[in-house]
Amino acid sequence: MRRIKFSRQREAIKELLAESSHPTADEIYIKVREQFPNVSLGTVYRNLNVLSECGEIQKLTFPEGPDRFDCNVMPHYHFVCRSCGRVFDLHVRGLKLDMEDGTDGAELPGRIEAQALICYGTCNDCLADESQDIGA
Amino acid sequence: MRRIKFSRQREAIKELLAESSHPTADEIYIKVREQFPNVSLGTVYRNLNVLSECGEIQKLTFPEGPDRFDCNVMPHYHFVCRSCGRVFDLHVRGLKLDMEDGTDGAELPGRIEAQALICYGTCNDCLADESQDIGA
DNA sequence: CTATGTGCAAATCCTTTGCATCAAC
DNA sequence: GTTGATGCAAAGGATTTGCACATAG
Repeated sequence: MRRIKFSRQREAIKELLAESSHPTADEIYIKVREQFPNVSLGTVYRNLNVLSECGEIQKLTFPEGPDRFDCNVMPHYHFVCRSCGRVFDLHVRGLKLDMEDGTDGAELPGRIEAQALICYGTCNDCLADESQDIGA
Repeated sequence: MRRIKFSRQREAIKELLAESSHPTADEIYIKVREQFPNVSLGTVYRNLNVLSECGEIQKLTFPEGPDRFDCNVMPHYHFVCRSCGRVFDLHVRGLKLDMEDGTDGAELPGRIEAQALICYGTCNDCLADESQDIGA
């Protein structure tokens, strides 16, 4: 196991993560620079990787655009608005897989240890905008 | 709507896709080159994008490694083995989201139009190898 | 003092794109 | 002949890495 020392930069990154919602590495970089003008993007990436390897944060991968990071490490799922691109948390207690054969997992290719679910759609704000446009 | 002409390369890509399982663009490129030694990787990517935009194939994004492509366009989900890296189809009829508040969607951030689920774990082959190693 | 962290820049990986030419229609 | 497709090479975005120096323990 690797030993980890304290670093001011890493602390700043953790704090920023706690107060922002699913930021990208670059968004974090821009914010950390306010406190550490000479911080490098490499340092941000390295720390995000360290933190996600320790399980302190979660790395989220989306089909479009760069990875995002989440200080919520509880298993939870995400909703991406195709219209505005924002990412929301889904407050889902659990997922039930309804297996095709009804045998409840006998047909699984292996032992499932983790799950990532992304739902795509239109967020409530964009839905409201749409209906306004139609009304106008 | 964009007009699409026939192309031998695209046909070859479709055939290869039909007979392989979740290949990456590069894996397809290597195989297409057997038929078209001068084909370029750019052509492979362009065709994969055309096909996925037409809905003839599906593009799959994973947190590790390059995108993969799937000729199965029915909504279905995937299992990734963390040990060997292989990707399997999950034969799931449907997903039930068990909402935290029990209000069945009232708390959703928007209208869900599509879902991508990736399960991570250890595939049956790797599980078998593990228990063999322990036994030895 | 030793090991880890940092800043910087270069490198890497995956994917897209500009452009001249070629093929489909 | 017009438009879309190709091959090639260069560009692009995101992320990682090598290295010399700084800092925590």
